[in-house]
Amino acid sequence: MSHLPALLQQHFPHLEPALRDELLQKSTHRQLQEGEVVVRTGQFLRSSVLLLSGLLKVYREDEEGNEFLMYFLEPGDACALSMLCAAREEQSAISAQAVTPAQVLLVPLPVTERWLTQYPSWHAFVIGTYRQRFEELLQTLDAVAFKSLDERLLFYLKRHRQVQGDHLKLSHQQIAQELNSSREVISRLLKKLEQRGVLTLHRNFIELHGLA
Amino acid sequence: MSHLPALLQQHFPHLEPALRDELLQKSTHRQLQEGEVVVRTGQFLRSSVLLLSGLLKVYREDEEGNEFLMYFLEPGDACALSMLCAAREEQSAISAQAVTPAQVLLVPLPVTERWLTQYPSWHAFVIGTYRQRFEELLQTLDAVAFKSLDERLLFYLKRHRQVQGDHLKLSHQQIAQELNSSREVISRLLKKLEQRGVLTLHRNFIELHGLA
DNA sequence: ACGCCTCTGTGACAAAAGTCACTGTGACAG
DNA sequence: CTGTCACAGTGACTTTTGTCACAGAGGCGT
Repeated sequence: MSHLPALLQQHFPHLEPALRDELLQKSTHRQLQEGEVVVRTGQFLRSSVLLLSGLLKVYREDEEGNEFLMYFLEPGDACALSMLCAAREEQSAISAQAVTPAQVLLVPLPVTERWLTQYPSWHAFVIGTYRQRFEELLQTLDAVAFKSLDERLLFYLKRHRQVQGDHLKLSHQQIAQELNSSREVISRLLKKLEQRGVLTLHRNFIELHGLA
Repeated sequence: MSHLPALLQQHFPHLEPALRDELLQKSTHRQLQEGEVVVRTGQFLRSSVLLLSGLLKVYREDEEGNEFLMYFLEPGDACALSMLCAAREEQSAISAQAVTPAQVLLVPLPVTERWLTQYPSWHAFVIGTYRQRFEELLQTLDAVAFKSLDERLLFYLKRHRQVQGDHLKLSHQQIAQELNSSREVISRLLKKLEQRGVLTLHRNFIELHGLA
């Protein structure tokens, strides 16, 4: 993986060089296939997860297998939960799955702990990560609490567009799952949106047009 | 306020003595009346909030005045959001209101920033606070996303009991607001719970009995 | 070509939640 | 005592969402 240093520099420019060097030494690199699950609900975490390339989705699952999307992680992001849980070696409350092939660095918990005091840039990074995730979670919560399903669907599509562009490779079934609804309902709502000219439906993908 | 040091020692025993001393010097003390709003949506925060006595509720409001309860803060807690927002002097996304008369300490942002590197116990406290709030928020999210209103009502009552005991001074209207529902619906559900023997309804308060 | 499977569309119905309209009732001020 | 007001209860109805049943359409292996 000769290009790791380049990826690091590209996506984590705010980390001081010495830290980046140590990051390479102390962490393990892992290649994820599309659809692979990195963090699973109930799992014990012993590492922080840094994303180098690709796209991860972070979601919540309950006992009965219902799930819903919390947010996406892009290169340069880290999983806030993995840091928080890691901080006490507790069970994860969430799951993370690779949406595209992805590369992650796994940094053992004790190392990240030490970095907090040793590298100011690491400390700032961690705080920034918490903040960002907290806010995204609040947005999700807002949507679920205040909005009707059709608004939530729009919100969902916009989020996807932000990270994937106007050509979304999604089945109605997947969408229903991530919004914790049912396929038929999503089908109907999508149909309405198509009639309004917001998008075009195809088999297994959706083309977005005039989405505000 | 001669008993401030005692309150601090009682509720923040994990902070090292030197830090507690500095806390007393650098922060301002504020007495809150029941119902008073400490942090308002959209407000700029320049201090972290530490709770010494009383009870605060933290909730989210949207544009149309809908709201819902996120979690409670008890003595010894701090508002995670106030720390995160403060860290960048940004606008608050939430509101906090005193449920009972309460006392808080307001610590100016730059001071808390310095403490992070200066006092290990402060750093641990901040991390712990984030973690705890994140988890409570996740629970709230779970409830809203996966549960039906009657289950959420139970969850809501349990939360209240945790901090207020079995005698809840609440009108149906208030409950409806905090669950972002309507009074009539809450009335009906409460009635059902009363029939099941879980609680007894009175004017302006509710008495809990066999709540699991 | 054929069967098989997944994805999609749709009508009919059921359940949950919200809304409207109205009644009753306790508390309290004057 | 009485008028007023916030709180509480309830029936009837609407809207939203979920469920069931089924049909067509595309892709894919054999």
